[in-house]
Amino acid sequence: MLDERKLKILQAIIHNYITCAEPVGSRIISKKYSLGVSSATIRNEMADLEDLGYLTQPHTSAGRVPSDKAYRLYVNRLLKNDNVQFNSIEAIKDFLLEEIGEFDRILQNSAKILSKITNYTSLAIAPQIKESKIKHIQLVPVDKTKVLVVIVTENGLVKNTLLRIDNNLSYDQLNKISNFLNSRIKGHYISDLNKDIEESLIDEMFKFRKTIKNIIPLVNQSLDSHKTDNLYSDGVTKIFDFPEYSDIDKAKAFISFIENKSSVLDMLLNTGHDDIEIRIGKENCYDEIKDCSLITATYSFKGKTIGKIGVIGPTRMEYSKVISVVKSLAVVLSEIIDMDDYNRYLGR
Amino acid sequence: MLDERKLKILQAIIHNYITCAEPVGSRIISKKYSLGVSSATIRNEMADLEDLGYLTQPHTSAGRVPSDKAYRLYVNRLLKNDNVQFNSIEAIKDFLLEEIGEFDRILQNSAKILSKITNYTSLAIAPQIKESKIKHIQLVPVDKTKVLVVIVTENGLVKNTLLRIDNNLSYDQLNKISNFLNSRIKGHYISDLNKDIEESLIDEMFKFRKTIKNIIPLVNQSLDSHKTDNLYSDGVTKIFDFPEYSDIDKAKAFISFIENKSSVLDMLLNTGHDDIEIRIGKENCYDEIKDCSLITATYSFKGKTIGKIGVIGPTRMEYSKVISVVKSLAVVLSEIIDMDDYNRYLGR
DNA sequence: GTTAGCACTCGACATCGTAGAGTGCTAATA
DNA sequence: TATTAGCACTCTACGATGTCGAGTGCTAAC
Repeated sequence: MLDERKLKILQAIIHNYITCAEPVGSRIISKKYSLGVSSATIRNEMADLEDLGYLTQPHTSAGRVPSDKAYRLYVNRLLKNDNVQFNSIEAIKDFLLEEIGEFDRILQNSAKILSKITNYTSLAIAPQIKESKIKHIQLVPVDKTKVLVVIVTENGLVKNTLLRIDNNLSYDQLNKISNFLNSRIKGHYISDLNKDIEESLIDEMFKFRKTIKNIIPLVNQSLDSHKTDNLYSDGVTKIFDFPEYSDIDKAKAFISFIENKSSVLDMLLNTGHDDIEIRIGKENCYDEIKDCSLITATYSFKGKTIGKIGVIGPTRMEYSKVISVVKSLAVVLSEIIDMDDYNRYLGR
Repeated sequence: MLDERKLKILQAIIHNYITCAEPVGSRIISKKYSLGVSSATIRNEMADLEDLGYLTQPHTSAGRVPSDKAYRLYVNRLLKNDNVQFNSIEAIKDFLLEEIGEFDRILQNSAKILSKITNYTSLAIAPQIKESKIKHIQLVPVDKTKVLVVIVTENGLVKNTLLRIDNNLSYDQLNKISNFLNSRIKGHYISDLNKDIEESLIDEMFKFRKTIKNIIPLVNQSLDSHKTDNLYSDGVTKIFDFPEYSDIDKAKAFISFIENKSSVLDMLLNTGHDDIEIRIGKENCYDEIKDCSLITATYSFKGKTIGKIGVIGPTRMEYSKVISVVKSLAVVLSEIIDMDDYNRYLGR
């Protein structure tokens, strides 16, 4: 459908537009990219490319700008070659491992780095506790009516939620309950739990049955209502660096969108579970970012997808670089989360 | 130094400029505010006010704009009258109490509300753990080399930090250590702790002495390095609503400043410990916000200042409203944090 | 001391003309 | 037949010019 030459010209136009952010004319292409044809020929080809929907013209006497369709073609070709590999990734891995902290903090640092390297806004979703197997659960007394539930998962997440309980329980009593819960819950998902517990309640923990029965649903509920805590972003102000956002209203719309965590979360969760996923311009469901591209990659624990990182910026994006960085960083995150504790400690 | 009439005119100019954001001319004042004198007289007075440094002129044939000095005068008079009281504050208190959660979450909600009511960017600092008395400390096993330290303070803070420890301790052992630490630490500040512990180590907990000795400094260090976690802000994009920030570079500078948590934290901690503190324009030490005003109020636990909330916006700010809201909200936060648990539970 | 009146200043805005970039078409060329 | 040089045409960006109006400062009269 597109012959070799058209493809080359299109690629040149995209390349030029990505770097210069200005409509590209036939003269520029014939001068900067030695394609062996004159500007007139390129002009003709460009007219064809416009007819085919790959280029648009802001106005009659301006150069041409790649359309979403053009970027899509460009990206698909990039992905097919698949020689993406970000070089300094090992250094980043080491850097991430330096910080002692819960996985969420590592993720937060990842977002920071991602934005710093790419110069776009970065996003990251932390793993959902509910989709992780529990390693340890601990009740900590807070006051007469409140208990702090601390949950540690196998993949290194730490989360605490405050719950109201009716009866005033002592530290020792809470410890007993913690012990009991631990014996049942270790290695299971929170959601798997209810029936299992019911059965064993009668023997051992009868006097705490009311409390114990309440805890799991309350924890679930609390985790649900704080979902947006699982989203990190960094480098929102990078958007100001792009001429397409020198319009204050556009900048505002973008930043407001990113600030609205619940819609961003929605958006990210609605992308597929492929290794890498690219949404170009109108492929995004949200109007506010219909001239942005979103590049996401998933990271996983023991082969199971548990979270995502991504980059969002203008459709005129350095796809090649961003794809390689996002992909590599996701791999590194998977590696880190998969490391057994001892190796993680030694940073290898 | 300023006679009654000059004061009235100045007040009128400030009022008009705050609402309209446009340089104020003598005609407007004589028309909109019935001061009983003609525009010519006002003109003369305005020239005097300019000489005195209360007004500036963007250019010869424009109206006049209040200077920082004018706002300072205006605010001082406001504060003297001191009839500030925000009406719907009880409703807000109830709303805040609805959320079951750590104090940090209440604070986060406060920032949200503050920005919503005032239409400016809001800020809030959470209490420092180090300045709060410990109520409970709990070690939770994470993996072979890591322990999670959960700290609950008397004023309802919850914080956890992950530490590396050398030896692999069992759940029971950690519980023993937790018990021991609790017996020493309850009601004390973390920093008060080291010597006290040293002494009693020899008898009871000798075999864990190495671990225990390490924990407190590590906790301290970890708390220090995550100071910016104590800062919340909301409504950064509100800045776009003000014509003085229709210049994209100014908007960028502002948002970047707010995003840079450590300097914002510095700035807030550098304000005094008065009930309410107002920094107008160049009174702010940071260049980036030299045409912003910052209004902060402190909240306290049992009479001791433990945190701050505040609002930042253009110097042309609705001082009267903001002062009353910030002040009232700070009072409410103090009330909430001072409530004993039972009452907090009942929401009164 | 106050005010009406008027000349003056300066930015905002619209109009106009020009320069330059880029196009599409045509006719000549290989 | 595909390519290219040439040229007329289009449209924006930009600077120059002119006008309008808001606002001032000064002066003279009240």
